[in-house]
Amino acid sequence: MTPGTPTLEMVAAAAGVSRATVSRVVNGSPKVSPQVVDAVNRAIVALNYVPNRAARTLASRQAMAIALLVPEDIGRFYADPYFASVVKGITERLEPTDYVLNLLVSSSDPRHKTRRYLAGGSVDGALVVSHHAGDRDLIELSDIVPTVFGGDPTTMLGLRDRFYVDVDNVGGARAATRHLIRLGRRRIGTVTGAMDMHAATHRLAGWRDVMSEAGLDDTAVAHGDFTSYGGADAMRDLLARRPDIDAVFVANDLMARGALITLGAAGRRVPEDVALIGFDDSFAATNVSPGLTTVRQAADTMGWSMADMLLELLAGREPETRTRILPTTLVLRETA
Amino acid sequence: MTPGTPTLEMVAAAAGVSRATVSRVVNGSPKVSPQVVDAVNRAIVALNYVPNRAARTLASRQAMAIALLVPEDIGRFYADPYFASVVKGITERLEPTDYVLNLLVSSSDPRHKTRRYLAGGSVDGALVVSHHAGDRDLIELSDIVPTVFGGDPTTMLGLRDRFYVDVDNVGGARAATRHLIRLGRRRIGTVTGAMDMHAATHRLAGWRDVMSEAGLDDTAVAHGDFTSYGGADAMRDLLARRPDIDAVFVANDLMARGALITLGAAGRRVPEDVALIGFDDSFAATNVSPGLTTVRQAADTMGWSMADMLLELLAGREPETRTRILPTTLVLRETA
DNA sequence: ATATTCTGTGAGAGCGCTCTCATACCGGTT
DNA sequence: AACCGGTATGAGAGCGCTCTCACAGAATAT
Repeated sequence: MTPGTPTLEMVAAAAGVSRATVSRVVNGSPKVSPQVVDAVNRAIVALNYVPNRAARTLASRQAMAIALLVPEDIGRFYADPYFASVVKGITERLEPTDYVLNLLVSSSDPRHKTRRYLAGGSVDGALVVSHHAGDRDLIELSDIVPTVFGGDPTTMLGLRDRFYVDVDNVGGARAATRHLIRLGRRRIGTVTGAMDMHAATHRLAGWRDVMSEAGLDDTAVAHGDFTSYGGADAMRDLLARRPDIDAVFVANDLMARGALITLGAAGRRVPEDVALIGFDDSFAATNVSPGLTTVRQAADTMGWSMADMLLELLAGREPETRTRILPTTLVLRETA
Repeated sequence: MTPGTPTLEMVAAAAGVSRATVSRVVNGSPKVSPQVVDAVNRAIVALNYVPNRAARTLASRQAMAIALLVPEDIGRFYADPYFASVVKGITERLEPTDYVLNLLVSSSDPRHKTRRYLAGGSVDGALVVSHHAGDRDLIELSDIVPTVFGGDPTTMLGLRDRFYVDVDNVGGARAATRHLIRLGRRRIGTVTGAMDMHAATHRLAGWRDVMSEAGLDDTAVAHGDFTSYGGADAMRDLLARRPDIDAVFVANDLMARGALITLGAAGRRVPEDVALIGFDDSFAATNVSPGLTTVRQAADTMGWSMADMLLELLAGREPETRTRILPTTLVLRETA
């Protein structure tokens, strides 16, 4: 706000009306006579007036802003195309509204900055993506303003009665595993994600379900961390322990890519020797050869839905359900 | 700001001092007696007081926020690991400060929302990444608040005397091309990025420089758009026009990946038949086999420097230079 | 004609903070 | 004892907006 910026007051003077009337026009109140609306709008254009956000927020107690909380190592967050899509969905939902998005990548410190930000009335609500099991302070944070989680917060945070959007991780993992069995594979392993994240545990559970239902050995499990390198390492581990493995369900595409490299280095052909299925259908699944068979989740829809749900809450409407679960589909490419 | 939230006034009452004194303590003014500081801090803790941001902004005319302008198709922006790194660098620089980052992904509409946001005093400064030739309105926007560009805005926008951080695109391209020549290649083509972006033109210029200096044919040029698919298409085009090509400098890693797939499909071995060099050393260069030889630019440093420069401006200090150029290094892997 | 309801507009009191300026009080000079 | 400069504190005027309430004047009902 550089000095000289026009204010409501100045517009009012220019249009020959009161401040209140200009405010009404700016906010689209219906009870202003057409001529006055016209005069005011002319003055607004003439002065190039733009309402001051801080003043508005202060007076109306509405920030018209939403925080995106990323309780995650920032490098990892940005490296994963999945998150990119979620953010994309969020921005797309917010685009036609007056809300703006504030990025809060949480400090490793006890999130003082974040807490101050939320409690300071800078935002009306928050969106949480990528939460982990030790994120106890998220519990506190989610009490400060209306919050929608991306992914089930009950599993890892023990938070009940929260609003969240999730994908059908269990169902997706089941479908992938069933597909591998249908292909005739029997010695099927899995590479999990970071086990402090709900998506990892849910996907593992889906795999395990199907394996035991089919009467197959469900102990060929190696733990990864959702990164490509972690996937490569876990695959190596799995291969060492179960050299006769003939298929692997990997909990995300990034790790599947790492696994692919490990398998190649070990001289295993994919899918002839070992079939591989990833999860996400992110950018990491396409544009790589061989094309990765994977479980598609609509990450941008996830972001979109989260924002949509929060908008409902902020509008004072109670969403129909506190939970939205998005479907997954198996996308067949070359690796399985 | 739910009702019942403690205010400065309430803290003052609790501590038995005036509002002004509490304000001094909160803002770390040195001229408050130690006992009073203590009493006030106790009251702050007792009431769980957090200053209201809007009120602060209104009174001090400082938003303590920075806008990140992304004048780009949002999908493309997020799909490129390069941008992810830039954003990462920005958040890292901002982390220890009191500034927060506001994400403004520009609408396709004439950016009314963005303009209102900047002019509304919501932010103290702006960072622009990924600008294009046609972005005339950025010129206007960058006049509203102090702005630092990521990448030279003179080339595409004709903006002089702006603050910007860029990488040595020309130098990087030259190094890559020289390396190909050193390898004994002579029929060297290039796949450019989107020609409405400065990075694309600069990298092409670097390639062309070296080619003509070496007396080689510099007409094997195909235009891509910085996406993987675009790279694949451009490579196909190049191959059709110049079947005897023995090396390609591709203007970013994403396109190089696409080119790699095209080359594979055409039965060319990399690097035996065709050597390939990308640009960025992003996530798209590693974790793919064969490993991509590429020009490394420190994208996170770029983001960091942009934020750093803006912070200087906001502190009222004139940065030593209006321009910071970051170096590039050639990273040798398998494709060249 | 008078009473009643509407409808558009203005006055003015905040929202929670910052910051200038005035003031009370201190010890030290002369 | 009167004076001074220095320092910690308080009073109070905004910052630019929203929103309630009161109030003219027109429209409607009695």
